[in-house]
Amino acid sequence: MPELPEVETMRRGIAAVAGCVLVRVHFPSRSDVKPLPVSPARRTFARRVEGLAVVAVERAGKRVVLRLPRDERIVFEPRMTGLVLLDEEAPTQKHVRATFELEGGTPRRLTIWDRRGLGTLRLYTAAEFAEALGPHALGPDALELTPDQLQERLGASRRAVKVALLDQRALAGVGNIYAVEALNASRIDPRRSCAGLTRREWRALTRALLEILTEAVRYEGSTLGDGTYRTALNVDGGYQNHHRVYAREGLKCPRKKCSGRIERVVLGQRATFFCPSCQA
DNA sequence: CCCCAGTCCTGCGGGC
DNA sequence: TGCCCGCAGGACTGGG
Repeated sequence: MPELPEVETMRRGIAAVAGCVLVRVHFPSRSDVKPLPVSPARRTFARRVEGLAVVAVERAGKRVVLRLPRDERIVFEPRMTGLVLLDEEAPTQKHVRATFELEGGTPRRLTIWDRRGLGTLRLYTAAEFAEALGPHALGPDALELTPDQLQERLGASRRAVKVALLDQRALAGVGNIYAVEALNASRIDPRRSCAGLTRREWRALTRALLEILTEAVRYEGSTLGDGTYRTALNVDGGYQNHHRVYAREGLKCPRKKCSGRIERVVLGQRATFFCPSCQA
């Protein structure tokens, strides 16, 4: 499930699209899969972007952003199973959702693939982008977050800290995997109320987020058992081999000198993993 | 403000 | 072997 490290890996993988002209956009449609939500509608989307050069490839939280002239933006939000591929064959033809033919650079084709089709593809004007993904909608990027910012934004909340970390208005980019990994690394019980965390714990949590997300970017993200997530060059990520608690229910806590076993609970309707022995 | 359930969607695995 | 059902969950919505 693409979170910050996976989406950042996608962004880097398609960085060479910057400078290319979007010559043609194609939305395959077939009767056996529902179309990916695209806004504005496909014909309008294609008419408005065809012929434009991509100014830059950026990321907004868990979304990949192609910046266009006049600060218009194409925003792809992969959600659960979305991918971008650069001059690579898609895992299945069936789930190819959009292709952009490119000219003026090395890459020739950008493909958007999504097995489950929960992702979205949007074209925003500068004003629409500011409204939908500006600072009031999206908190500071988790890679640039300071302890002060995190505590200021969540410190008064009575929500469970694990649930609060997923709030994209508070901080952008963290999802289920990296929230539970960071809480384990900072030895904080995910069920605890934000309001009960000490300044020291906010600092440890912020540092853990930064370290884990940075490391996960270095490994090009996490490819889970379903094998869905791949980089733009069609290879698996590697950080799944470094998960310490995520999806490891019943296994021994990896911390040295801790004899606890990892438990699974549901918080905010999401699977949450932690070691009850060393996360207090 | 916060919480919860439901929605979107497809593939997979368990149960029978 | 095959069918049904539940589950996975990021973001959003509507009701309490």
